[in-house]
Amino acid sequence: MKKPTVHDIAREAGVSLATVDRVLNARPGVRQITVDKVRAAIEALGYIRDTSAANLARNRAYRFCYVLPEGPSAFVEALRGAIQEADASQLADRTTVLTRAVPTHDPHAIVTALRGLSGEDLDGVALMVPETPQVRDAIARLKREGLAVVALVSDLPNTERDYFIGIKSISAGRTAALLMGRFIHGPGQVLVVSNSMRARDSLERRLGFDAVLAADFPRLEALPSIEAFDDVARMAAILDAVLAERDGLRGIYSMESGNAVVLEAMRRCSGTQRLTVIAHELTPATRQGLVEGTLSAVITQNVGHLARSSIRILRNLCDGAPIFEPQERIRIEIVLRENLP
Amino acid sequence: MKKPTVHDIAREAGVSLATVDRVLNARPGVRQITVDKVRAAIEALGYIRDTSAANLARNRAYRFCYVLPEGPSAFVEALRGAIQEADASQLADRTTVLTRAVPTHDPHAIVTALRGLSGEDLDGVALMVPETPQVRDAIARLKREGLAVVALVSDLPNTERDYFIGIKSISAGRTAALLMGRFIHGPGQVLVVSNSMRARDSLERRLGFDAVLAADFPRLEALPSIEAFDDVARMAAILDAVLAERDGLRGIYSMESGNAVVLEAMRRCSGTQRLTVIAHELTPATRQGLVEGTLSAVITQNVGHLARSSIRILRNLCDGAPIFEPQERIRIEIVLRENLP
DNA sequence: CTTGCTTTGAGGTACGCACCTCAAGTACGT
DNA sequence: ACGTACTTGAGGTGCGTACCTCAAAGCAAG
Repeated sequence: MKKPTVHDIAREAGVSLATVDRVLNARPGVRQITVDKVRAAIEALGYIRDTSAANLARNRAYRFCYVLPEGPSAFVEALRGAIQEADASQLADRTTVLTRAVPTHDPHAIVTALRGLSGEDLDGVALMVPETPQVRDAIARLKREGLAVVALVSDLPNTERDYFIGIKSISAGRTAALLMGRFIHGPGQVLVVSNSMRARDSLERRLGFDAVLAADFPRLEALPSIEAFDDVARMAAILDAVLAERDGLRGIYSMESGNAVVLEAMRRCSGTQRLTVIAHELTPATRQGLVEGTLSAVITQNVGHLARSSIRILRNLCDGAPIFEPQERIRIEIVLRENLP
Repeated sequence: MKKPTVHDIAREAGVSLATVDRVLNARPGVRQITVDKVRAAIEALGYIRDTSAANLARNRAYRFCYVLPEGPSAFVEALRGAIQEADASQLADRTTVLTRAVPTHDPHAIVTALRGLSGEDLDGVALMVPETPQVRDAIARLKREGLAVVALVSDLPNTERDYFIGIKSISAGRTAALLMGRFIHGPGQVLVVSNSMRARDSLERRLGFDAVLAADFPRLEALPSIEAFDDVARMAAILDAVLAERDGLRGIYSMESGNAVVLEAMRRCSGTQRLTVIAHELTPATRQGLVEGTLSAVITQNVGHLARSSIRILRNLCDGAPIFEPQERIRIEIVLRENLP
């Protein structure tokens, strides 16, 4: 009734422990007939490899590197904190993670950073970087060196990455539009504040947002994006102007990096309390916005979940173990004042 | 630079391995001075016990029992499935879980079931049962026998349970009201469909719902609860009547067990598409409701998270290990058509 | 038959820890 | 100072697996 061990397999298959071991770890020097015998015994007994014992024996240590955007972003900072927290928790037994910060706007610097990673001293890499041809090549090289590579937050669909951990940007945008449409009563315009930091994600969100708004809420008109390009002062000026001359403005959809600026502009300008504002990513700023009522809703993904998921997935990829999907699916969370975590 | 082991502690403290072991496992027969020396060494070296190796050596097997309500409930069924799924995953190494179904309406039967659990063949228990004096006593006995006891989904605040895994019902109700108020344009009435299955939870949700509706949306009036008492036919009849003579009815707040009945009644009755309906718990029925537009939103908790969290927490409680809170906090999820998982 | 190759067995050590025994040590009260 | 506790050390075994060595066996071709 108890769990079968390698010894049981050996006995059942009529071979020695060494042979079972060779089969289990795909080492050479075993005839196909013998391999099949062992496989059959494993099947028959329902043997499951004891991962913790295996890791103990192997004195395995997973070494992962996270490549994250540098510069001031509340979201990235929260993510970095979550990764460190997960690293410190028991979840990350036999695991060491280091993080590298790269300037997102500088493809050359990113590639230089990726070049610094090697299979020599790493088992896996998690990347939150924009996709460029150079990044594609760098990932191909990492894969050739046998590293596990996952895309984090922002997908790298045309690369050899093993996995993507994050939410679908289009769905996030669609969700925002649905909320916006249902929150706003009557016709009017919606301002979309974008950011250039993760261009493809912004684009996809906008796509999803526009699609739902057009299909389900034709009474609302989505205005052209205000692009921040991380220039805070310029963005504040534009926002002030738009808010001041607002006639039919009813809502603002703020995509991440401009959140704080939007909130400040609203506090500066009177009569904005009737605006429906939806922002991305739960940070101290957006949290406060929800509490004080400036923000109607926040669409977010759980950074803790991202961090833990990525560690588990990287580990399983290294072991060639299957990934337990339902646990790893990152959800598009809607946060209102009343369900703030 | 590598992780310190018991040997390092022994050397650092100037004692033998046996003594370190005695201290680590709180075995008797060590002078306080020596205990302090060992503790200091542990502190100094930053020793962290290798849980998997410890469990391996101890040949530890956790045996947990889940006590869940019997009878047809899509939510409970999903939860039971999630528990079995979690049990089968690698997450539940060295863990066996069994589930018991008890009739929720029969306190006597519940207590009989609880009496059948003993520290002899179990290490922990997860309970999703209503709180009664008899249940309190039964939990006290389980605690005396050294079992870990957690409340699942529905809290047992006045008992000796070690932990509660679930969401705050009041906040869930408040969230529902906030959504309802923002979704409905103009004045009107909101119907609340309750269920008697988990009385305290229903009450608390209602409390939260009414509080937010009164404070933030005085234009909306919450009608007295329709109580189902699990009598489907009777409930359908009442609903049909209310929907037919609706004058100012603008929304329905459905608390779980009546979800399917509410959805069917709406399909029967024409002109209900303008109603804002918010339900609890994501099930096949509510999922379909969202897709087809009958439902505006679903407030739910992730059953997979509940299942995995409870296993981790029970395990840590058995080991006396700290619980990694951010991972275990169950979130109040808002699900719309566009962010269906 | 020999030679050279591949396949298999037997056995050991190690990983980090739990838990046991036995002997020797120390502290305490009388 | 003595007996009677209580403390401590040394060492062993086992958990389930990885990985290594060495020898033996099997096999095929020459």
